[in-house]
Amino acid sequence: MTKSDPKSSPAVSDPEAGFELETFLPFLLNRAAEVTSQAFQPAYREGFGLTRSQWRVLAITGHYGAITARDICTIAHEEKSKISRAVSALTESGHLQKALGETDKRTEVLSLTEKGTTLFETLGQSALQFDRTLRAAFTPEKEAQFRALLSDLEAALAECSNQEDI
Amino acid sequence: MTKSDPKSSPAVSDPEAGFELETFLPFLLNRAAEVTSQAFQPAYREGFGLTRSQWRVLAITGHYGAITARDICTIAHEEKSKISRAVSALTESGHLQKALGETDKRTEVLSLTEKGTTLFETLGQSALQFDRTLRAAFTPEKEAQFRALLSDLEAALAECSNQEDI
DNA sequence: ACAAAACGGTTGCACCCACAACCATTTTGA
DNA sequence: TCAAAATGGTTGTGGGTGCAACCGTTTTGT
Repeated sequence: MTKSDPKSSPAVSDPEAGFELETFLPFLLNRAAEVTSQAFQPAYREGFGLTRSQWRVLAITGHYGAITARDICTIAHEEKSKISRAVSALTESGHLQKALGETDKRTEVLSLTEKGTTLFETLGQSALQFDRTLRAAFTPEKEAQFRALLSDLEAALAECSNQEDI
Repeated sequence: MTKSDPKSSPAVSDPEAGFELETFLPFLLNRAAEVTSQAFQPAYREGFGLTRSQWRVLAITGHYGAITARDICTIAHEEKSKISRAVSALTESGHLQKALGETDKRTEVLSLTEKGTTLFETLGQSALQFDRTLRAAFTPEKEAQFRALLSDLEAALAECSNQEDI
């Protein structure tokens, strides 16, 4: 099948020499995120027809309870238009309901409908199953370590962008 | 269901209880990838007008030398149509050139033009700079550890999808 | 008090993307 | 040998996405 196996990177050359793609974090993270998400995608897509964004909004709302669209944005680090449309779709399909904010009439407090709660629980089970399978192949220790480092990385990034700003 | 301060995750509840978004790897990876990529995006976008896909193709071609579109796909874990269009755009803009494969006339071997090489070197410098800044805030040890774990994770994922297949 | 700025959310638009259908070439296997 | 299957790559199409402009509401500064 494979002819020359491009997956073997050029022997991790010294980092001071030049740009090394296979150690470049944005590249590595994108690839890992893509592969991981693709692996779970069938769960919410096939049979439920959800978008990745919609699944994320569903998961966040299911997890945090009544929440506003803006807070979803900050939690997921996503564009507000993206979230807005996902919310619209989920409302349209009867999984989500909006309620006008009481103190602030600009906001709309989101919550799952009964249908949405059911779907969230179903997909939550799938997610747990996925997590279990992955952990079995990845080792619990490594996974914990990895999550800690991910958290550190985001902190470091936040620090970076706060320093040099824009 | 706490509704206040959504950024503080619910204290890492026991993993057996139910679906826990803030420990769900696809979610965490997507967020980290998004934040990291966004941070580097200005480098290739502003002033050079490259897409993220185009930048990736440029980087891979610059890194691996003469390479075929299919190999770029397997390296980056991307759709072939996405790569195809990025290649077209880069060829159009004079950064990339195609050469008909000699042994296999279906393939087209890609390589950087002089212009492409220059751009690759420029952006490679930016990438190095970015990496350096990030490493300063992230700690070299953590970064190395993190990369090792990322690699392990991809291996675990490959194993998973090979086992249960589809 | 009130105009200006800031903010939550929506939408128009151009663009990017995934998916599938497709073409040309190569490989397979009977 | 040659028809069927597989492969590298392109493209049409419907739909998702980012950006900026926008609306209505709230906050700020004077």
